[in-house]
Amino acid sequence: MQLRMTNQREMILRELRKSKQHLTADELYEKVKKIMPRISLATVYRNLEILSEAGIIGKLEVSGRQKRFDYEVEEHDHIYCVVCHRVDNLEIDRESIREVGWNSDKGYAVHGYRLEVAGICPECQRKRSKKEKKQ
Amino acid sequence: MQLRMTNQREMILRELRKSKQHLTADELYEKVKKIMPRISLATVYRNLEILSEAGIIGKLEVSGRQKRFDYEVEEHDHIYCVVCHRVDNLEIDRESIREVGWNSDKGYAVHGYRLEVAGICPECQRKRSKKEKKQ
DNA sequence: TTCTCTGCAAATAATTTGCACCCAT
DNA sequence: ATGGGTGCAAATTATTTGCAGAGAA
Repeated sequence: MQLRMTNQREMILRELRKSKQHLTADELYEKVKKIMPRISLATVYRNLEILSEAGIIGKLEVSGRQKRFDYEVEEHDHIYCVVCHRVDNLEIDRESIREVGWNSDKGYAVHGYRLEVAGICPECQRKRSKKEKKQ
Repeated sequence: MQLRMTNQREMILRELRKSKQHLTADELYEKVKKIMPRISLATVYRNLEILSEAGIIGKLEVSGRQKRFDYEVEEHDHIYCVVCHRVDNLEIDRESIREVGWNSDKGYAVHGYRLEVAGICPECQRKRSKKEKKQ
């Protein structure tokens, strides 16, 4: 099965890269729809799946929430906001994490690992302190 | 709002603890249904949510998949099987991970972090090599 | 008695799939 | 022309919610 570069696929890829963010399928759908109004959400889902399968984009499955897709393919870790669910990249030395290591891998054949940091993003902190003043 | 210990709640808690596994709501539903055939799945969901809210059990949101609930409350990390989605505990020194640290937290107020290791569990490795022999 | 909890069914949210037509190669 | 891709609607999966009656405290 070889990939074809359709207009839809090209546009989805372009918008994701242009955004430099970690977008969900429907966020991306809203963006692309402005340019191709007749595109369907299913097409966005299908393409994101195919593109990440092909290693052209990354797929993020953070904290049991909606999937997000990543313009950046290289393996890296993330920090996310528990309030607004925004996701940012984490610059962390993955090597040193591996060195710290885990012993009891329970006989698993380890494929990879990832560190996920949770917190409140600057914007939500600001909103929150504003609300507290009001009280 | 104070909690009441109903039969349903007690049974859900007992079965989760008895299993010593990381079960999903419907896995637990199947177990409890054998004892209380009229229990509803919604009750299981509601109770798992309430119990984890109360800190009596743990909630796991691993890799964008179905939520799993944890008999063990203390904070710890997990390893999961990419084939069968089974989850096991990881004995790892969380302190040393934190020490390795991350620099660029992008202004987030950090709440916590977790390490998630992916791999293939012993059982699925066995099944897989059996399949390969057949070919 | 009071107020939380339950069962049931319906609603929601995110994602996937079947199908007939379309279009990139 | 061929087989992957698209739009649309319907199906699925996981989870949540409204409501009237049940049962812990």
